[in-house]
Amino acid sequence: MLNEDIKTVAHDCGDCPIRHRAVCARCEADELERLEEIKYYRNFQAGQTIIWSGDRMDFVGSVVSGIATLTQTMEDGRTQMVGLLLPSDFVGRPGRDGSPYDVVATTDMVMCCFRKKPFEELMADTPHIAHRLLEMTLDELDAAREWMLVLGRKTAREKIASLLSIIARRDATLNLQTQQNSLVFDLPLTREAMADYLGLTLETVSRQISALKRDGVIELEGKRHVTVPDFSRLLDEAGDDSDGGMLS
Amino acid sequence: MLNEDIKTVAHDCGDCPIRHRAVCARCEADELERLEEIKYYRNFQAGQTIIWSGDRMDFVGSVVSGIATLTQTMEDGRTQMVGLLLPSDFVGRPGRDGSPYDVVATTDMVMCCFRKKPFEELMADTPHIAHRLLEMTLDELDAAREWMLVLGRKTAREKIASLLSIIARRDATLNLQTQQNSLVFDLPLTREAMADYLGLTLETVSRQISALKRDGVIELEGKRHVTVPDFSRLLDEAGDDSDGGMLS
DNA sequence: CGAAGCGTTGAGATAAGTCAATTAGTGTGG
DNA sequence: CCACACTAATTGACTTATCTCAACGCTTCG
Repeated sequence: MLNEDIKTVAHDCGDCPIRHRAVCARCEADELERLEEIKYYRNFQAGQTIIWSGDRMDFVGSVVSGIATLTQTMEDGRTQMVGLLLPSDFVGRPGRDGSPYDVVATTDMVMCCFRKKPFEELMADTPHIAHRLLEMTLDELDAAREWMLVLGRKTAREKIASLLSIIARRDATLNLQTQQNSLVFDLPLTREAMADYLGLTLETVSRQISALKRDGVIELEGKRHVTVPDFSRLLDEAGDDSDGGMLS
Repeated sequence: MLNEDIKTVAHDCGDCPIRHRAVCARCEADELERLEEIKYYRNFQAGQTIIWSGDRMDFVGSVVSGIATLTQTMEDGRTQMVGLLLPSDFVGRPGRDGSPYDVVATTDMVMCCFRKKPFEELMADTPHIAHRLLEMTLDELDAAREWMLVLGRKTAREKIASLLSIIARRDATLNLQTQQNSLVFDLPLTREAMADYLGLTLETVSRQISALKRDGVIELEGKRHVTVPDFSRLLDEAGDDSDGGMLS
């Protein structure tokens, strides 16, 4: 335990691809050691539900790779996606037993999990974790509020453009493959999932994507592969001001 | 209407009406002392803008009395309310210069402000403040996400019912005046502000309120004074499951 | 009184939803 | 290898909830 205790599948925090962005980003070496003691990895398959709304959770954790969604569902089946979890995002809420949302893997995923109780104790001891978690939570709150504007006030076309620009922006920061001005990425969501994110029907999503394609705002290859020839044009369609600082 | 005219002479934290709910709720006596050194009170009039979106903020603080709204506005004027600030709620974001939202007082307000720089230093020292702020931020995030469901998936009638039940619930916890099963409160928002909260037009808000009144879900005296004869009926109209635990 | 702010109500327009048919891609098994 | 089933996505025709535009009523206030 003192030495390099290499677990079967376990990665070393030093090599972790999300080391600098996740909840552990600010940890010192000794704090990382304590985290390593309570961490374990879990794999999920695309489509698998990670946490059911209302269920007791005995862990919290970080998304290492893959994508998950947070959704809320009404009794009659209407569902609203309330968050998209990308690599480095945090799952779970210290200090509360259950999740108010379903958490579902939309792609194959790897999560770095921490047993909840020890994690909470660790949080009380080490300000770096709590501080980073506060920072991340404030960011998520801002994102949620920005999404409220999308849901409450934007047209279907603007909603689609907003979603595409968010995905494009994320992909650009993760994969760093901007060629000139044009962006290329794969949609990680089905039309139905997009509809649930945007508060639309899947038919409307499909129609608006076709319209954006027809108008040359995007190019489609197959159903999922998207090229954005002019990102500022897309932002324009989203109703956001100028380029949002991304091309700077 | 008010029996006690709250003149905000309460400059001592010990007497503070929000002492047990605000960001300072968990503070020990010595921490409170340090807070008192950097705090000051500010009054705002109904309608006054407290912070403009994008402006530099040199303070953070707590709502002591009154109500404020957080709103986002698009270039063409469409606006979406993204939060409602009630007594004990926290304003501002440590670690960031500007607010992404307009913060506007909808009633006369008193705020307990802290100079931002010293507050941030204090936060680094005293885990109780940071911990409480994390807790409050997580609550706000949950509330924002619940609101995303309202904005994305509920009908106009359900939206109105949702808003009324939130206001009713808040009023019940603040004023503790539940008479049997029926709740009475005043709407703190104009029809237009409600529309901005709900992603509707003010005409639709007006029509749906009239409809709920016609159907006996609510009773109206004047434009603002609301009686809810049967709270579970209201929750039913909101599309939420049963009583949400409030009458327990 | 007249103006201004807030709210209600009506009539018609429209964006998005619903229902339904069709296509395309993918995997399965005889 | 071809039918078959199955899912994701597209597209069309029609319906509808909500918006838009407009008129009007009620208070408040100078």
